[in-house]
Formats: sequence, structure tokens, C-alpha cells
Amino acid sequence: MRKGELTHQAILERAIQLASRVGLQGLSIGGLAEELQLSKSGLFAHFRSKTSLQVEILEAATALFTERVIRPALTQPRGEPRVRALFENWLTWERELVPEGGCIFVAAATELDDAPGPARDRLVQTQRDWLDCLAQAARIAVAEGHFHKDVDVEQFAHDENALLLGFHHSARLLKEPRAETWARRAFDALLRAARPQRS
Amino acid sequence: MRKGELTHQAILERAIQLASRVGLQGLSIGGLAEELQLSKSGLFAHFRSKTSLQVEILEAATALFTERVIRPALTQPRGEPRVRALFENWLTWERELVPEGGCIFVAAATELDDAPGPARDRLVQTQRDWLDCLAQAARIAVAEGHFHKDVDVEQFAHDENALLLGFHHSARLLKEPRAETWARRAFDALLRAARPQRS
DNA sequence: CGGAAAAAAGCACGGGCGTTTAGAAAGAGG
DNA sequence: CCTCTTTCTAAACGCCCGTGCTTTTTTCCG
Repeated sequence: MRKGELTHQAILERAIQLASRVGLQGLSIGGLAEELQLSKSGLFAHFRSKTSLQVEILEAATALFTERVIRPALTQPRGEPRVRALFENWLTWERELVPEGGCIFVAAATELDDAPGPARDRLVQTQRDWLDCLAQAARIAVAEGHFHKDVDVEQFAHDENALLLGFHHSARLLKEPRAETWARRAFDALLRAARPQRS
Repeated sequence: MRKGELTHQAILERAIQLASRVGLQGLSIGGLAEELQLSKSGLFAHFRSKTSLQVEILEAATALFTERVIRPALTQPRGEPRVRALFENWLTWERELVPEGGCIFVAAATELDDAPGPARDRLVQTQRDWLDCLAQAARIAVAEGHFHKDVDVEQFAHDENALLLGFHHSARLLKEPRAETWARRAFDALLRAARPQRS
């Protein structure tokens, strides 16, 4: 009754790490079980199939992401500070996961983009929510007068997200030391362009 | 002597398509053989291992990329037109591969970023070359006076590449119809910021 | 056209996969 | 403490994987 839920959670926690390294498809139940010193069938019993394991991994990762990236940003003042905080928190999220495989959503995005099914659906929803979140923060910044009135907030969200993807690419694949600098500079330019007055 | 090289090439051609859908790891020799109506061992004989197949796929894809994206851009006038052409050609490259799995390099990038080995090494080199190519085009634009003198061309290349990744993400995962519009608008903003005179 | 060389096929291997089933160990509640 | 339920294990399944080995078919060239 309680022990079960506990290991269930522990499995997911470890699975997130492993999946961000080897991918949601690359993750094997046997391998995950070994890492946790659990029997393969014992682990499997917690999830009725690999697909639902993948979905649960994405859901657990989404919860973690909300907790670590989005929620802390909401404590920041409305407007540009909050927009900045979202960006910085994501950078931290990615950086902290560097010893592991980096942001699991980025890894899953290219892996699942041609693989229809529940896992893909879940991921799409998460990504849509994230973009909406970024757009909403920008919208508030417009309302607060921090951004120019006719800033296209969806475009802004898209551009910001592209920078995050670019950072992941530079940092993880190319191991480029300047990746973080580049990402931050590009984001500063984005902010500058969005502000009302021409300097 | 000649027939061999011919099928070898045909295999790689098809493998590029398949790999951009299912990934370099996800690609199975049996599956590829079936698509080509070839025996598994017959296909395998062309490559001594799956790893070297993956490397050859990346090399063939790089050659194709150079042919389709880079070379045509070199016929454009030096400076901003060529910079634009590189961006547009990449968009076309990605768009034409949409019925297939989209740009194979983007797919491979997140798949291999935690998988050391020859395939990863080859991909990293290709990506570095691509970024250098973008930076070089920007450098020429600076020399031609199309871009401001103190534009950081490496930063520019990074930003441009991030937009391409963002486009892939929006178009392939989210199936966002506005993806191309967003990418182009963002790139226009990038160009605008790089031009010498303040409007 | 015939024979050497190349290319492709057939077959089998060891192994890991996801999944099922049956049973042992552990936990919880009266 | 005993029993019922939950949690975990052990073993096995059918399948497909990458990879060798052997044989057949095809291609090339004198």
C-alpha cells in the first residue's frame, strides 16, 4: 500500500536520468532494473507496458520541471524579471543535468517526432504548455510596459525556445565552452529588441 | 567492382531516409534490408559493422547536405545574399525531408550527444564545419559592409543555427503551421540587428 | 564463352528485448 | 501472531538484433 508507491517513485526518478542519457526508446527495462538492483519483472509489474512507463517518465519529468523551472520563476516580479527568471531557471535545469544526459524533453523531442503514440502525445502537450508559459510571461511583460505593445509574444516564446535548443546542442553535442555565453547574449538581444524605447 | 559500389550507394541513400525517421541507433540492419529487398547478410557485407554503417550514413548525408545546401549558396553574391541563401536552403532541405524524418543531423545530434564513438565524432565534425560555414558567410558580409563591423560572427552563426533547431522542433514535433513564418521572422530580426545603420 | 572474382543469399549463433506466469518474500491489520 | 494482500523474484516465451560462416548466384574480363 505504501511501499509500492515508494519504489514506483524511485524507479521513475532514476528512469528520468537514464532516459535523458539513452533516450526513451533506448532505455531498457532490464538495464533500468539492474541500476536499481531490482528484478526485471518486479520493475515491470509497476507499469503494465514499456509505453506506459515512457508516459509516466514524461509525466514525472514534467512535474519535476514545473517544480524546478516554472514555480520558482513565479516568485519573481511580473514582467521582464519573470521572463528572465524562466530563461535562467531553464539554463540551470539543463546545466544541473549535464552530468546526466541534459534536458530529457529535448532528447525526447527528436526521438519521438516521428513516433506516433501516447508518449509522443504527452510530450507534445508538455512542450505546448511550456511555450504557452513563455508566451504568457511575455504577455505580462507587455502589459507591465516592460515590452513594447506590439511584441508578438508567441514569436518571442518561439525564439526563446530556439535559444534553449541551441544551447543544448552547443553544450551537449559540441561541448562548446562558450555555449552559455552565447545563449545569454542572444537572449539579451531578444530582450533588447522587445523593450519599448529605442536606445 | 562496379555493381557493388552501386548498391552500396543505393543502400546509403535509403538508409539516410530511414535513419532520419528512426534514428541512427533505431535503424536496424534487418529492417533496412527489407526495405531494399535485400538479404540481411548481403547488406551487412557492405559494411563491416553497424557502427561503420552509421558513420558512412553520416558521411553520405554530409555530402548530400553540401551539395544541396552549401554549394548552391556559393553561387549567390558574397555578403548578405549568401547568408540568406544558406538559411533558405536549409529550410528547403528540412522541408523536403518532412515526409521523411526531417534533417538527419538534428535527429542524430540529440541521439549521439551521450554516445561516444566514431559516429558521434563524425557528427560533431560535420556540425562544426556547418557552424564555421555560417560564420564565414557572416564574416564575408561584414567585409562587404553588409553587416556592422563589430558583429560577432560566431555568435551570429550560433543564433542562426538555434533558429534552425527551433524550426525543426516546431515543425516536426509540434506540427506548428506557423513554424516557417516564425523562423523567417526571427532570422530577419537577426539580419536587421546585424546591419550597420540604425534605421 | 568460360573461369576467376565479386556480390548476394541462407542459415545459425548467442544475446537482449518486452512480456507473461507462478510462486516466494515482505508488509499490514485485526 | 496469523492471515490476507501487496510487492518482488525466477524462469521462460517468442522475437529480433548484430554478426559470422558457407553456399549460391551474379558480374566481370581475357
